[in-house]
This record gives sequence, structure tokens and C-alpha cells, in this order.
Amino acid sequence: MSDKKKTTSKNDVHLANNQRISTKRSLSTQSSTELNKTRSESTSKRQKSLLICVVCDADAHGYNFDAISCESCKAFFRRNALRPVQKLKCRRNDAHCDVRFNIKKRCRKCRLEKCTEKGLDH
Amino acid sequence: MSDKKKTTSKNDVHLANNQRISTKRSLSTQSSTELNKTRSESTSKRQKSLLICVVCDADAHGYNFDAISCESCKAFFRRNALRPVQKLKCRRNDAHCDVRFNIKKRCRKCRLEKCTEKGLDH
DNA sequence: GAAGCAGGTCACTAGGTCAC
DNA sequence: GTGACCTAGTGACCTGCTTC
Repeated sequence: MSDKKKTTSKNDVHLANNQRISTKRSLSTQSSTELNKTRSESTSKRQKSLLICVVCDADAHGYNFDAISCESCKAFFRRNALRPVQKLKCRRNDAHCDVRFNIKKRCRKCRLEKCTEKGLDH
Repeated sequence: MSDKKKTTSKNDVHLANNQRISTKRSLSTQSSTELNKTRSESTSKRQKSLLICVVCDADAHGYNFDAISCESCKAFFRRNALRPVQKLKCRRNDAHCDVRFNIKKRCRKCRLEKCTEKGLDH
């Protein structure tokens, strides 16, 4: 667990308030510049709800599987990461369903694809 | 899903004893901030039979299709939600049939209309 | 010790099933 | 067609490990 961290610019934190900062945890590697945000840097108190999930835009409070993600996408990805995407069926057959948090019945296939696309890594 | 959490006023729980509490689950969407109801808040033990169906006044034990509804109205709505109401015929032609649980043959059209009116959402 | 995250747990509900 | 029961998916919260 833990450390996941890799930070790529792609991992700039997407704040709910539309700011962007890079807060990747320590991890790894990429340019260290991006990773700067240390825990303390990003203000000692983790801006708990200033982050937004890269998958569904819901409030997030940190990294899960190497990406800023919310509790529900984290759980979703945990359950489905190992499942072959092909086994899932898109609700609309066009594979571009909206999977944002405010959508009632989110397409599992599209949600899983978006997780992968956004860099969630199990 | 979840714990339910969010509470919208329309979703205040209608208790049999005439109390109201809000226990909405997350449903959807609203801002996640609202979702705070914790498990314990909504009383740890969901007051299983204190709820009454908004459609037919039968005992309910939680939300179905975004409204406090009983098992039978849930099944009814699931089967008929997508059916055009116009295709149904009111048993009395006045479209105000009593659809409470103690009525023997409930008018399908009026029952479906009441479901919609009470906010059941598929 | 504090903080962050992976994984576990469990209340809750949508949808399926089936006797009637 | 109805309604009771069952099952699987969801998401909030919890637990434990790791790092600082």
C-alpha cells in the first residue's frame, strides 16, 4: 500500500475549487519537482475535501491506487480492477457513458475504463 | 450502495409514528457534502418497520427508487416505470382511485401515477 | 505519534426469480 | 400481474500497515 506514488504531471491535484497544485506523495519518481507536495506542504491539514476524483468528480481526500479518487471509485476499482473489461457490457454500447458521481446508474464498463485511463493502478 | 446518505428534504423519512428524520442515502447526487449521514446517525439500526410507503401506506423498510416505499410498490414500479401511463386504463375513469395497501384490486394507472407523483424515479 | 492508503466490512437497494 | 425473497453491486466507514 502505500506508497503509491508516482507522480506525473498528470497527477496534478485537481482541486474542487478549480485550483491545481501538485501533491503527489512521495513517491516516485518523476520529476521531483512535481512531487513536492509533502504532506505538510499541502498544508498540514490535508485539504480533505478540496480534492476531486479524477474519475467521477466527486469529493476526494487523497490518492487511492495512484490517483486522486473518491471513496466510491476506490472501492469500485478495488472490486473490478482484476476483472477483464471485455467481460463487462456497456450500458449504451457506445462506451462513452457519463460516469460522474451525480449519475444514478453508472456504466460499470465505462467507469472501469475511465479508472484505467485516468491512471488508477492496482 | 451505500450508505445512504444524502439528505434531501424531499427524502425525509416518513415514519409511521409521524416523526420525520432524514436518512437519504447517497443517492445521488447532490453535493457530496450533504452526505454526511453516517451510519450511526440514521440510527444504527434502521428502523425497519417504522417507515411507511409513500405510495400505499404499507410498511416500508427503506428507500426504493428514491422514495420510502414498500416491497410491492417497488416491484410494481420496477415493472411499470417505463410503461407509458397513457397505455394504462383507470379502473374508474376518474383517475383518483385509492391505491392504499388494503385495497384489493388496485388501479394500475392510478398507482403508477401516484408513484411518479411521490417522486419514485427509475 | 500522526497521517495516508489498501483492503475489509456491512447497511442498503436495484433487479432477478418464482409461487401464487 | 403481484409481492416476497434473494443476490449482487455500491459506497461509507473501519482496521491495520507503512511512512514520516
